[in-house]
Amino acid sequence: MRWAASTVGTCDRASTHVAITLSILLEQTSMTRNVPNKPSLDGLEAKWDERWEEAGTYRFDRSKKRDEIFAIDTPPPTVSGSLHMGSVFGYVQTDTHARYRRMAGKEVFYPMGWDDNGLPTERRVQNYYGVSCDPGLPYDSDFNPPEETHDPVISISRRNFIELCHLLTQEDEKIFELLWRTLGLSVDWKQSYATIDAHSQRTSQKMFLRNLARGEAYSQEAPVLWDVDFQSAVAQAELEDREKGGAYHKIAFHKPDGEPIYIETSRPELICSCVALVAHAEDERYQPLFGSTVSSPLFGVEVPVVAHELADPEKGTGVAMICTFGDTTDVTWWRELELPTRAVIQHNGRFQSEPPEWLSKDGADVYAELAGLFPNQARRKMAELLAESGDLDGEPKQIMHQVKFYEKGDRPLEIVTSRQWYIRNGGRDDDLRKELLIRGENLDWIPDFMGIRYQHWVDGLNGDWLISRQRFFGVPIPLWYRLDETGAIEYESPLIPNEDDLPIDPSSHVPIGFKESQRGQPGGFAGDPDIMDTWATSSLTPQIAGHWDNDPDLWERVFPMDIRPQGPEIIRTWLFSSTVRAHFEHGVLPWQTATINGWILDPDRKKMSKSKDNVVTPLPLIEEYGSEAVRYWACNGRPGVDTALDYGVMKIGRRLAIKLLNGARFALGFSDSDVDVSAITEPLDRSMLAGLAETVDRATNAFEAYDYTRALEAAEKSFWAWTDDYLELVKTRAYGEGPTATSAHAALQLALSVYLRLFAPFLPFVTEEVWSWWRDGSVHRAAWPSADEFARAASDSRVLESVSNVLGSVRRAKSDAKVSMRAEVNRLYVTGSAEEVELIQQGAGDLREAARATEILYSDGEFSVESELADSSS
RNA sequence: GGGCGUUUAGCUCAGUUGGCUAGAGCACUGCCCUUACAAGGCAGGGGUCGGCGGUUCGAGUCCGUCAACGCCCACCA
Repeated sequence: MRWAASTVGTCDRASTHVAITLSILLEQTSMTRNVPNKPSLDGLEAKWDERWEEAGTYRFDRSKKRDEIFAIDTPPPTVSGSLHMGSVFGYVQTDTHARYRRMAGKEVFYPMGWDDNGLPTERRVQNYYGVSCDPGLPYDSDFNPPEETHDPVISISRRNFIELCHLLTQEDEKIFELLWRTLGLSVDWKQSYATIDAHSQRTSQKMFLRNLARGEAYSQEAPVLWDVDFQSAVAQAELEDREKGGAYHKIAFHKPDGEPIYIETSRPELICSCVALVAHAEDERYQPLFGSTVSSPLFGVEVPVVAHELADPEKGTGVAMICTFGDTTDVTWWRELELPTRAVIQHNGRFQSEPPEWLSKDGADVYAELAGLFPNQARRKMAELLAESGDLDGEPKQIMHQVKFYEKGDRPLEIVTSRQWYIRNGGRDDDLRKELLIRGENLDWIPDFMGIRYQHWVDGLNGDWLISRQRFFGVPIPLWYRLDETGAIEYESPLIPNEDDLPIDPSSHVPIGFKESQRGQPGGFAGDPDIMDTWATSSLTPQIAGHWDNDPDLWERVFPMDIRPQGPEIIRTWLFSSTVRAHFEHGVLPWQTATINGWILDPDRKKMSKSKDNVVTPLPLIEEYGSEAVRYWACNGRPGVDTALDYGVMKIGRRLAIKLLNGARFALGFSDSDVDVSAITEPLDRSMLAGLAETVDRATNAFEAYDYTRALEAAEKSFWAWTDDYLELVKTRAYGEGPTATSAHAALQLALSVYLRLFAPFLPFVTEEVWSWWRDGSVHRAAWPSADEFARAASDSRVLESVSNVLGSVRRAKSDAKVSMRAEVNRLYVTGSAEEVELIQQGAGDLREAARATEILYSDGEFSVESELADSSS
């Protein structure tokens, strides 16, 4: 930045005063100052949010080229989720990067999306209105949502249900947008999207079809983890282990000679699904039994005893029951040992009502006791029956064990067999797994240890990505299937829509070459009833926001993006799935850098979660402390570090913002016009600027390394020293006249301009407010300060440091003597090396005034300061 | 069972290649209504840097080990 003086006349009609102003920055003209007497933070959020929107301050200029653009792949918040401080934390941190890059000369592409499709919305709609979706019902065009939560629940059609989902998410989006605006996120609101909108659906379906065409997507009938409440398959990435009470039941199977062989199981209700017993091949206890059969208790089904390395001789009795399916190990055994399938649990989680065909007449009678029950009910029933028959050895042993849950579910997952769509992710393909691991290595992780989580996740994948969900509110799988002459679905060659026709809903659109009347008819077609998992769409946020499918010009300017900011818990889902999609379609990483924020902990350092009832909602906090304070707190959480909610930190942020107002009022209070930098001649002033230049370098380097906290720290530390020491030292001189006063005025103004810009990424409202007192345009479009800007006005930062040091000693002496800081000092004795004395003497005039010392006497020696107070006898 | 992170003052946290008597803010105590700021200023007290062991002239910092807390993962019979 070059220094230049320009002369601009502005006419103030009231006073006919013509101010000749000199601008510090070439691009920014100055105007008559409008410094309020009692500056306040109140109302700044609403005031500036409105003006920024009017002025288009954060509007993205798409005429810029890729290397002039900084593109952010903003996380679309789940609008149906609750608002909590975690929502604030990461977004504010990202906003500091956006604001820094914008000031540093980049055009920032900072869109906002809303993640509204999927289960969270459905569940919220069900609870909010008291409705449930029954796809069998016809659409009711006159249906109006109940005013209050309806009890009992009303069943409504799928289309009515989806309409309610749209209605409620739009309301939720407004609440989120209000929060983001109040917090001062510098997003371009013209670049927003929702994951359920037509554009997102088109992008999602188009990418799916591309994956299908290349063989990266496929469907398969297989056992899947199943949530019985939502009645949908769930993916590996959505699992959560929860500690749950259970009981080991020691149960006798019977060898051909009638002798018992004991197994231990926590799921005795699945004995009717047993297909084999399994033990380790080297377990001598069971070796004689391999190849023979044993019969199950109560049901008398003959099952083979087989060997497999996963059977652990140390666990239970060393021999386990294999059922189809009790857990994921059963699935492994079933697949690898090619065992039959004997499933009894239905998609609704209940035992099927008809006795299964592999049971004898007697077995069917036993089964009748279980028919229609849920597993936990059947478990108790089986325990009773086994106890009666004498096949239960002793009392069940109560245990706590980890059970797999859907992360949003309430009951343990079951395993059912069904046809689902998958996208390859390396879980069954080592070459692809390696390629994706390399993508992860090539991504810049902030902080870098987060990359290990990605690596572990990819290493631990045990299957492809299950993307189909048996739900309603989401992006439909864009396929139909032919029906053969008997009406059976031919899954192998789906009917595919044209890309140009997307988005489509196969339940209402008709495949090419068919008529609606052929729907569901033999020889006709059937639409795929499923929707895609929400991640299958949100894995495409770069493509959606960058308009990959319909705006190649924009796409070229923003992709691959610069940063993906997100939380650590969705590395396995959002980050990984985005990497997979970009890898397949574009052959690149979707972004250069991933910035991972930490967790929010409540003040007791417990993770905040809805179930713990310790969620703090942001808006009341913003009302109490102000946006700047809440932002300041968020910016004090270092990258990737778990951070406790701390109201003390917020108060400090608020104090900093108020200090900026007051410091600015002082700095701008001496003249109505800007003073040229060449007027800065006094050593103390030049020294202050030298120190400020160092601060600018520190903050800039920190931001370049994505360390907003360090940038804030540097600015803050420097600013408090500026107000506490420099302002006190320069005060008397600044109130005077002549060149030494003018030097102070110019230095104060320049420093203020720099501080406002250093703080702008963190405290956008108050910095903009102060900027508006004396500058045109927005501070958020002003140039990030560079030390070059004032290099010629700066000298040796040690002058101010040394003088401040002496002033500190004088203050200590006055404090010890319990006198006012304004108390006179007759003589101030400063001892120091020749060099120290020389530095102090450069600021001696200001020091004498600030210390109220009549004279300062210097001597050579170890540094010390003695103050001879005027009124003090001691 | 495996991995990652954290552990420094009563609280929240700095302490970047090992280097002067370990820092900040809050809280606490004392003083000061000083013409930017009393929703303020100035000053002060306060720490065996989680434990143990090691490397080194020197360790909050490096190595080993243990512990607590948080998170992630694991085939949970």
